[in-house]
Amino acid sequence: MTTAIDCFARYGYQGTSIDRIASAAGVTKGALYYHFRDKEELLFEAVKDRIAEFEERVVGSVSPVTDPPAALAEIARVCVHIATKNNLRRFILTLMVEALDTNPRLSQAFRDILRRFRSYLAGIVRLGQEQGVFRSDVEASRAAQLFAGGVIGAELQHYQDPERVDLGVVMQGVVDQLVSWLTVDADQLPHGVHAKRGARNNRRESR
Amino acid sequence: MTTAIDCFARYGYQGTSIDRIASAAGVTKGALYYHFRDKEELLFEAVKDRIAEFEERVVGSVSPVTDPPAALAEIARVCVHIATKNNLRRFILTLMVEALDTNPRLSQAFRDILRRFRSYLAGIVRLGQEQGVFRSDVEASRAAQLFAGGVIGAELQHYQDPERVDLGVVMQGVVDQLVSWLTVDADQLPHGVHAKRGARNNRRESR
DNA sequence: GGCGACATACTGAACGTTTAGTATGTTCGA
DNA sequence: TCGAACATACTAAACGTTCAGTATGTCGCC
Repeated sequence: MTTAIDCFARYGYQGTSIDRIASAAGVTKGALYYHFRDKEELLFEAVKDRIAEFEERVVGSVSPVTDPPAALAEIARVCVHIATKNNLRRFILTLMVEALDTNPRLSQAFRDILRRFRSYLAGIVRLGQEQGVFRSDVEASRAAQLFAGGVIGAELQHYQDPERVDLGVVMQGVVDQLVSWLTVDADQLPHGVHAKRGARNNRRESR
Repeated sequence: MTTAIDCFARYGYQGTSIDRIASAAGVTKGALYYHFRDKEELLFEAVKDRIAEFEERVVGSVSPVTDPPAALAEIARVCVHIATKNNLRRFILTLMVEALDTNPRLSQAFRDILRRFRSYLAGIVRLGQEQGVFRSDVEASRAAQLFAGGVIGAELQHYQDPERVDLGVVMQGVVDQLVSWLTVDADQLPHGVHAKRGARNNRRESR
């Protein structure tokens, strides 16, 4: 199964034949069919395995959360680690994109995992807001979407262009940027942001 | 060719058979081979077309740049538009991810386009720094990576979960966050960011 | 105008290869 | 001996590509 995970991560589901997995694992197709009903069952088992690992790694790494900025930084570090030291993130991203219009059931599984991830992140943001560390005029779910998106975008750019995109540095930037944004009060935005400032003030007053 | 673009955007290259394109276009496979040498030539023509369109749309939309924050906001708006009104962004993202380990030549094409995009973004950030609108202690290329990553992450989350992820709102957040980060001076970060503040001060002094 | 020669844009069938899956055979340990 | 865990040989369908043939358009010559 480890071999299947590696092949799916690199070539995707459609691009990975049973023969490829079998020969990479040094067994025959028949042996694979002994263990798995069909190709799709192999895929789903692999996905289940990787999703469980991801959630254990991410959620497990910062529980309980007491310091929200440090927690976000730690999650970013874990993501950098799993993106560079093994293929867990690559697996998830590759198959998530592939599944969008080709496999509704798989797409739903990935939707769920990302929803849980964002929900977990939103919890951290909310804790920061309760502690007064983060400002309260931002919806926690929006901040979570930004963070999750930043993580995904950083990883994809790194996979695509490892020479130019240092994942650790970009991911640190993702955290810095979000934490900075969540800790800046609208009153303290520097002068020179003309239209921006006006828009922000309007938002405050409507609350 | 329009049909091929649509199929590639949704199902990827491997997941799109010549038969599928042919029947979707209402012609035979032979007719496709009359026009294109092979499946891969069709792919490359499609990619060339979409890349040209993307660059025209994005770069063309905010030239010349005089107001960097507004330019970034406009680029985000253009990305939202093309991501929701046609399949251009979907095409690029789907094939970019698929090409990572399956097609080195195509992967290079996508690396190039993303490098150009980031380079363009970095130019806007640098202009903002020269104008004194953006702070100068951030490398423009890093800011560009963050913005590009934010855009990609927002789009992917939206494609995956359109119910929960409003692309316009998240993309606006991407811009707000980056502009806010680029316009906050380290001295003006609010109190209460203990470890963070220390780290930032050290960085200033080493300069 | 008509016709032959040629070009263009297809068609349906055929080709060779690859795919996921299946049927049957083999080996080894309990 | 039996059954788990394979291996081998095979199948039907799908894949990308090619082929011979067809329909239509264009051009130049008589």
